[in-house]
Amino acid sequence: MDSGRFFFNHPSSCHGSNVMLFGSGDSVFRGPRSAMNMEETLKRRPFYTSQEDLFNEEYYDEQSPEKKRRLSPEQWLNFIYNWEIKVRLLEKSFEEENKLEPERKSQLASKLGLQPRQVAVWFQNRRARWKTKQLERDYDHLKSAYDSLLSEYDSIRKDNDKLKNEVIFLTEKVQAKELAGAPISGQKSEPLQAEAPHVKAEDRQSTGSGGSAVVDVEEGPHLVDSGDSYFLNATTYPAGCVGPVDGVHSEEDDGSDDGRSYFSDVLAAAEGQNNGEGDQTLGWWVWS
DNA sequence: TTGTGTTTTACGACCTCC
DNA sequence: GGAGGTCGTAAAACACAA
Repeated sequence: MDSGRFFFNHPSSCHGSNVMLFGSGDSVFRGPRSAMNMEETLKRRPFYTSQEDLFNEEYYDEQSPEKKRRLSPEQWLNFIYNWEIKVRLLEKSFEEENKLEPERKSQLASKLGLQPRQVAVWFQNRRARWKTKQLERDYDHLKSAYDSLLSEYDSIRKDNDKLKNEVIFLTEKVQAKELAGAPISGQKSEPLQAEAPHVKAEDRQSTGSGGSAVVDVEEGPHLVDSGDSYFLNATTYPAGCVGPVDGVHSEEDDGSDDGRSYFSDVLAAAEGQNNGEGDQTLGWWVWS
């Protein structure tokens, strides 16, 4: 619960405070500490309360606001209980459905002894808080995905460098052979693979990063027939490094008010790109 | 003690939907 | 046009660091 801090702070921290409480039914209001007069405060912040209020020494009773009255420990406990029940009920209701239909609003208001307007405002603010948290979670997810892709990128790059070195080595080998003795026309040369040093067959066939091939098509002989670089191929290149930023949707845009991420469609698309390529880069994503 | 950041309630402006 | 939504912000209070 967001307001949990109100319940567990030590009451001694408010000794000497000039805060006073104004009770109305089971609502307790924080009294004016500033220049704002009592009426204004009561009108403006009728819902507000805190644990410190609960342990404060005095408050004004609804029936006789001019008289101070000391709350017994039992009364305070009752107040804590009632207030906590209210917030818990609102939270529970919010978890079930974060939008508030008129009927539910009226029910909650009468159940909690609040104005329907207060319930509506509470839900509005609660949605705003939820959205802020959701954005933070989305940011964390995206950052994690970015870091993961960056790491994968580095790995693929290293593989690529390794393969390029292999190409250079083999090219030099072939050239040396040709210089040593001109090959008979039509003679089949030895498989290059057999002479490649320090490179295992698995390395050439698979890098463990979804496949890899020599990128550079301009220098040296090609070991791949297609001539296309897998590395630069958009269908294979891990998605999500840049795209999602441009594709961010607001809550209103995608109607993602159902607990899903604001970036869900973008990430789902990115994940779809990876599917079928044996790459589960975005497998971390879970609906929150 | 003071300044700053955070949390919560509340409101007004504006937008969307029926 | 009204109801209800989001967004931005004010106000109050607290926590915490300097």
